[in-house]
Parts: sequence; structure tokens; C-alpha cells
Amino acid sequence: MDKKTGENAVQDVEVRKGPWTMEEDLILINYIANHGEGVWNTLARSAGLKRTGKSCRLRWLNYLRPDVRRGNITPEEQMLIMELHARWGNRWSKIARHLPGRTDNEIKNYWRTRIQKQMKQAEAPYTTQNKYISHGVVRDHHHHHHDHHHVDAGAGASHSCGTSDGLAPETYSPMCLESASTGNPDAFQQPSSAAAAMSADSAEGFWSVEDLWSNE
DNA sequence: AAGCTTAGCAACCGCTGGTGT
DNA sequence: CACACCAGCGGTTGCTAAGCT
Repeated sequence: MDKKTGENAVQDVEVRKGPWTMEEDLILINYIANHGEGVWNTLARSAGLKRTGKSCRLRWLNYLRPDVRRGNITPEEQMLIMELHARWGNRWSKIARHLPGRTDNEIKNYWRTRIQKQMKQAEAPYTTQNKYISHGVVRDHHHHHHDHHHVDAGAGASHSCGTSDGLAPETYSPMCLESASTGNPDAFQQPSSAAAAMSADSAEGFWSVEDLWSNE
């Protein structure tokens, strides 16, 4: 009767779901800063987070990662997304690899909420055949060999963390410390330049809430 | 001014392929 | 060889904010 796959061990650890809190973010950030990422289930447990490894991974990759870039898709990026989507269909992660700092999730959301809508309105009444819709595109069969698990970041060295935007309201975005994205984005072991952003009491590489979210 | 609808986004879910035991 | 575990992908949902009537 127990199929506890380690991740779902609902025995004594109740698993949290839903939106992440600042505290949880901090725990995750600090843990990864000190121990590195990987083996997410173990990480979740060791860090003391009552989350699944999956959830931690997602949170980190899509949101907390220093080199992640959110909001304000530029027109150039939009063009690229449309182009790549026309070529590959819904291969979001593949597309994302060509947009430094962007995640598959964000591109997917962007596509669905904006581009798809735009096209629907533009393509309009007459055309019965949407030349753009992904249905017929490269849907060979369900194969996605995830080539690598790092985006080829490092190319986009100039991520200004979305602060230089005049557009989005910008939800709370913790990682607005200029990350050393030009190194190895994966490791993040020693937040060298980020360490500069830390205030005094974070001597041993522990970031406090004030360091990340300056609540005005 | 209040209620209702729509848009946007963060996060979850199920599934797949790869790898180690 | 079979089984178990892990990482990753893409689809989908649920919640909140914004816009509209």
C-alpha cells in the first residue's frame, strides 16, 4: 500500500505546496549557495524545506537562480521566440536555450498569454488554416532528449535583473544582486560578486532577508 | 462603488528517458 | 534484466491583479 517514492513520503513530513514564502526562498538560496544544487529530493530534506525536490528545483531554476531574467520580453526576444516556435513547435526548453536567462516556463507563459492571442486576433476571421499553430509542426513522437541541463547561459552577461525596465510592475524579485553570471552559472558555489552585495553580518555566505528583499 | 470578467503568472501534475543498483 | 530513483519536459490549473460594465 505504500508507494513512497521518496519524494512523496507523506508519512511524517507534511509536504508544503503553493506559493513560496520569502523564508523558504532564503533557505533554498542559502543552502544552494553553500552546498550547490543537485539531488533535489535530498537537498529539500537536508535544507529542512518541507517541499518536494521537484518544487525546489522548479523554484530555483525558474525564479531564484542568479542568472534568471524575468519579465519584459524585448521585441527582439519575441521575434526570436516566434521564429523558433515556428521551427520547433512547443519545445519550450529548447527554445529557452536560445534566450539567455529565460526559462522554458516563462517563454511558455509568454507564448500562451500574449503571442498566441495576438496571432489569433491578427489572423482573424477569414483564414481557416492557421499557418502558425504548432499542431502540425515537428511533433514526431514524444521525444525530448534533454541535451543538457544547463542553458547555454554565460553568453548573456548583461542581465540587469529587470530593474532597468520601464514596463512591468515587477513582483518581488529577490535576486537583484548582480550575479557573476559570466562564470559558471551552475555552480554558484561562491557568490563572489554577490558576496559584495551582502551586508556585513552575512559573513559566512548567509543571506538575510534584508540582503535580498529590501522592504521599503 | 461594487461586482464581474479577463489576463498573467507561478506552481503543480503526469509522463518520459536516462542512469545506477 | 528488472527495478527504483532522478532530472527534466510540456500541459494545465489556481490564484491574484487589472480592466470593464
